[in-house]
Amino acid sequence: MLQLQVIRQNPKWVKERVAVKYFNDGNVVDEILKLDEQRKKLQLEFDNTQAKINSSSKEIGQLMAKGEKEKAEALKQSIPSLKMSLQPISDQLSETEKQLQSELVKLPNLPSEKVPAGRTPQDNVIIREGGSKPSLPKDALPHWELVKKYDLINFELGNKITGNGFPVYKGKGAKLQRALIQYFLDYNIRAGYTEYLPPHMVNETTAFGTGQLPDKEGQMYFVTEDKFYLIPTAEVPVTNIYRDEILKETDLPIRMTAYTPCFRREAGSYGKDVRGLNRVHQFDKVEIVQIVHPDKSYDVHEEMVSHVEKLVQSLNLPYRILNLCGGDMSFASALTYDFEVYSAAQDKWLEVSSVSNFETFQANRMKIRFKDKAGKSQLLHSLNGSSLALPRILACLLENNQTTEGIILPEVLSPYFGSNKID
RNA sequence: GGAAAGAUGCCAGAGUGGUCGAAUGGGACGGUCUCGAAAACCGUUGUACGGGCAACUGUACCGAGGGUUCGAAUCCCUCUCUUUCCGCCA
Repeated sequence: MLQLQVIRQNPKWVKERVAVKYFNDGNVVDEILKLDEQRKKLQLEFDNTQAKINSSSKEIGQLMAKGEKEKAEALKQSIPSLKMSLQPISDQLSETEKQLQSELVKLPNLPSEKVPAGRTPQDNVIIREGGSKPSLPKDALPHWELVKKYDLINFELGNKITGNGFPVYKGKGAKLQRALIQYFLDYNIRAGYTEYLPPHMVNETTAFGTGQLPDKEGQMYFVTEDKFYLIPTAEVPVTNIYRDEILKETDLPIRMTAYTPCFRREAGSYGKDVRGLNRVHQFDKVEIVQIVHPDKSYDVHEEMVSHVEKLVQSLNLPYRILNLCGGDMSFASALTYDFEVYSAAQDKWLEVSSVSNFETFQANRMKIRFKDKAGKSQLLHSLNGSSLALPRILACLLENNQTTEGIILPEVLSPYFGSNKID
């Protein structure tokens, strides 16, 4: 949610910036300004009338205390007419506030100046590439064949137990999953992140805080009986840890990491891109979240990108980093860099991490603030990134490292997996 | 699932109709003292939205929403959540 103040100060600029995200409903901005004016006017009226009632009430109290009953009674007579005039103002005021709020949540975050123009994934800009693509033998298999060959994942069993998109990991497949999670967490902790293990279901307020609600209900699983949402990412519960907090500048930066399963309905996405591990409804991910001083967030974004990059490098996977164009960014983000790794047997780039700066967009919803040197409270900036999402990493590890002797895993995993080979 | 109690400021906790935005204690911050620290003492310690060049000032907020009243943290109704006990259970 954008700050009203920002919209007020420069509505023209706001319209220009949201247009970069192909949000072209300029009426929303005008509507917000109109409702804001209306609200201020109504509030002034309300405050003034209420002030009169309050001071009269106080006076009545004092008169009663002195025993001047008649004067008090006379004063009472003046109240009903004031209350009568107050009622419609108060109704209009709350109605206007409601409308204003519902318009405000429609506006996406403003993309930063670093965001490239463009509408589709083809317009994303490659920041840099690393690693080298392996040359695989002619009979190289895609990961969905490899997991069968080595009995690592059973997709059909998942269908039986739950449904499509809920893979069952087995034996070395399960252990590798566990090894990756542990390796990623340790790597993040070593860099100064504090580990959390948050709930996997959240309430409505929490889902609103990070921007999943309103409008994105359809993408989350919902437990109707208790009104809980299954988390689509650890970002949701973890960022909300600091909801409604006013931090001290010395508390900053806040750095958190968490492993959680992620649940996504992925309604409407079918076809060839969903094969195997490319797109599933439940997957594991290790997330990093930072809450930082507004002056620092872009440096921190760079730092997080480089943190993730080194992690990907340590797995010897060919990767590239994309600066997402306006049309491909998420609603809440101001700047997003995606990491893709190259899946050799599929000859395809797969997204494995997304590192975003939300500036004050989430903080404004969650009221995450700090006291600045002047003693004023200011919104903080929030950022998050995957470090890393597992399924596609696994797909690439299997495909890119297949040999006639089995799958040779990167050395860094040996301490966690207990071996460097799957055969 | 059954029963009971409760929800007040950063925390603990008082307050059951009138200068209550809220006692008191703790914490935090600033100061005095000290070579420095501790202790002691003094002081400061809300959030949001308005009005005003400013000093300052208005309104709302004691879990949420409604109601009674000239006036509500305090009374009434509804909801949500928390704690404890019982039941069930990894």
